[in-house]
Amino acid sequence: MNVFLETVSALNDETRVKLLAFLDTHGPLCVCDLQESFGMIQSRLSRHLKILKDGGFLRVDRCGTWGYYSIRSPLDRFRTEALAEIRCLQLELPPLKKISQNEGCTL
Amino acid sequence: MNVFLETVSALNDETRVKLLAFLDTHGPLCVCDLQESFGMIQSRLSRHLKILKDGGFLRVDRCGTWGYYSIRSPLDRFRTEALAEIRCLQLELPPLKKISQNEGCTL
DNA sequence: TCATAATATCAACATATCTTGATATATTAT
DNA sequence: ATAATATATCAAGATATGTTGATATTATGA
Repeated sequence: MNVFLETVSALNDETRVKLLAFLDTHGPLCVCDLQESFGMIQSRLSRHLKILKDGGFLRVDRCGTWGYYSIRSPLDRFRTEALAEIRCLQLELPPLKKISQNEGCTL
Repeated sequence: MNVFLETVSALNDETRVKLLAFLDTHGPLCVCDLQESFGMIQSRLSRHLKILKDGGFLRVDRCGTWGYYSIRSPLDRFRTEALAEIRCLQLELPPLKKISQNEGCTL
């Protein structure tokens, strides 16, 4: 699949749009944190995060068994504009509930 | 469905991306022209054009039984950026083959 | 080494989207 | 009015995508 369609299809899901908005606000978070906040099972979140990463929106910083996902920077023009649109959406995001207790890593 | 997701899902199909690129270049065309150029059946093109119209990318100017589709102007920032991305794609577009012989309408 | 925790991946099912052929609607010409 | 043309819409099947529970992988600590 070409890059543009991969980018677009990464955006084409409500859960992924909400994940982008959430990570945009609450910075690097691991899957278990998102699991706690979104109340979704781990495999579901892991899959969506992979699609957002492959789509060029997210980066992952590994820290032992944890993987911290955050908005990739810099984004290109199209992805930046998409993120700007997402910021404007009235998304009903869950409250942040961090459970990861990682002293070793500073992200 | 919210506007952003409707916009994104309108872009999330190879045929529609090619239609946008084609109409961007070859200006107002009716379904039968596109049918001739793309070699696709009428109902398929009609459906995709409707999705692009509902997604805010296209306008239609009716002229008797003909409907002339063209890029809507002005587009907002996100749609403009999407179209810019599409212009950069190496799409294998068919050659233009106009069959509509409409003297009455000037578009 | 073994157990535990975090994450990734897989298979099966559910859901959504696309394609096609048939049909409906609308306009024009005879 | 009837026929022909352009387009839109629908139903059915094919394809793609999302969800879930189970399992695999990897890193850490006892």
